[in-house]
Amino acid sequence: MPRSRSQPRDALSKDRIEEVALALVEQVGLEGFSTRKLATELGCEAMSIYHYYPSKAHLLDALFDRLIGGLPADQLTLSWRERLDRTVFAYRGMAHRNPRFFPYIALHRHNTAVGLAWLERMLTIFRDAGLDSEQTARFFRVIGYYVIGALIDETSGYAKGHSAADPVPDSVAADAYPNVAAVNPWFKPSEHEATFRLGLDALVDRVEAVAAGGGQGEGPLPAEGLRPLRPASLRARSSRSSSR
Amino acid sequence: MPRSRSQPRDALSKDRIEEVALALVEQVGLEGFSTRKLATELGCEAMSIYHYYPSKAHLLDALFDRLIGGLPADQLTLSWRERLDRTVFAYRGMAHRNPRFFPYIALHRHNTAVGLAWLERMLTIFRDAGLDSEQTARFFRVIGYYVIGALIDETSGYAKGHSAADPVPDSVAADAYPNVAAVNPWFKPSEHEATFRLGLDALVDRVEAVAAGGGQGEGPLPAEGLRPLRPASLRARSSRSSSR
DNA sequence: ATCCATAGCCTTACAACGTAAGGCCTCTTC
DNA sequence: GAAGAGGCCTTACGTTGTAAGGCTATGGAT
Repeated sequence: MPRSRSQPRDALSKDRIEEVALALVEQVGLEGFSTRKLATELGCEAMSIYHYYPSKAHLLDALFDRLIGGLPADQLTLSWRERLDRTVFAYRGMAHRNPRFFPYIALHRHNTAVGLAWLERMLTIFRDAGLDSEQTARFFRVIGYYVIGALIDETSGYAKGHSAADPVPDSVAADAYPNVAAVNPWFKPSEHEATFRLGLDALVDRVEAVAAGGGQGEGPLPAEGLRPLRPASLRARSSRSSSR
Repeated sequence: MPRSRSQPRDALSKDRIEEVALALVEQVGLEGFSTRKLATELGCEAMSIYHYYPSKAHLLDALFDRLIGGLPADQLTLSWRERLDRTVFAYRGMAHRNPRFFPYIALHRHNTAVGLAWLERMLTIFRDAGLDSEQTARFFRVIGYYVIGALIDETSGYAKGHSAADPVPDSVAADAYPNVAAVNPWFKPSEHEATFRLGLDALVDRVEAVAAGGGQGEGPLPAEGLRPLRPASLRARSSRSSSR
């Protein structure tokens, strides 16, 4: 019997550590996740984990790679719009399956090999839609922004629910803020997907309009030559600032 | 001389604590921000801060309230589109002035009185655009998602720059991921505002189209009756999932 | 003038954190 | 059998949020 010191657990491995780590994050949240708790869960000591990862940050990056790398492959035979749709919803599914880990994905720059491969794949879809480099860059960013922002909200129900300070009681809220009260039914999780699609469609429609001829999706839009990408409002305005 | 114990600093107050705290967060980041460092900066001991706030979380919420509460008032005489534009850009300016604190704003539910007042104000703009409750709810969410996602990215340059794990060297990245390399010039901070506007305009144009008659901003769009809000794609599809 | 409550700030202490330094087995390879 | 490496652990340090309680100066009540 080579190992009978503590629990009769399996031997350590990157695979097992990462699987258990992801599960633990979902139990205790990102804040509550520590190497010591992970060690307890694994049936080993905290420092044993450092044999496999040089630091906690490296472990978290490995979790990122594992989740992103686990997404299904691009279906190159489909239309770009269908490919984009599937890729976005696969990403969304991953976020929903790991709601408490998702903020880590959303907040950190991931210039790992896996992260770059994922980025490359997304960009290819926009290229295949007929966008040039600038359009690809901007619309990838725009849609990425939207998806990240949406998923942060959709997954935050599982995470830290409320501010630690005194939340305003619901009864007071309803009276003092009528629009908030009126709008509340559409903020429920059951409405998340419909709302998500609404915004995504608006953005992807714009991509389609731009790809179809540089138009903006406004007006009649049947091919009217190559208008510049940026709407007038973009050229006219400069950054606004204000407040404290 | 009532106070000459340590530094000849001013007396403590919520106002001073919060001002110094915001500055410190920008120096050391959210992770590095601790009550002890704040105390040193204030010229007092860590526990003195707890006389003004019951916990660190309460202090952070106060910082949120201070920043949101400091945004300029809505200009009710302007068009809804101009009001929305100014509000969004005022928010963006605040985020850029507090880049390292912004993730806290983006990630937490803020049901404080200030947070709800802000929400109420945003919703009013959508109502004034002519949207009903459902449309207001959904488009507020959609635009909020986009703005939060965009600002997380725009401000993250100042925050934790890279993954702790081995980042792929730029030279390798350029060869292995051609689209990433081609697109890189448009990812620079100098392009942030143009990209931000591109997506925002796409979404607000959709709001305008919907407000003008339930259309989708596609096609000719002159008032063609009240079509249902949701595009066909929304009704036909169910949540997709996949991967590991 | 005295008393006492309160406000304001500090001291001490504890449990939990990431992780550096190094030790102790057990297995592989010669 | 020797040597080395792989795999896991022990101990320890500095940092964190904050509970518990002490000290002092102020201000109102008596």
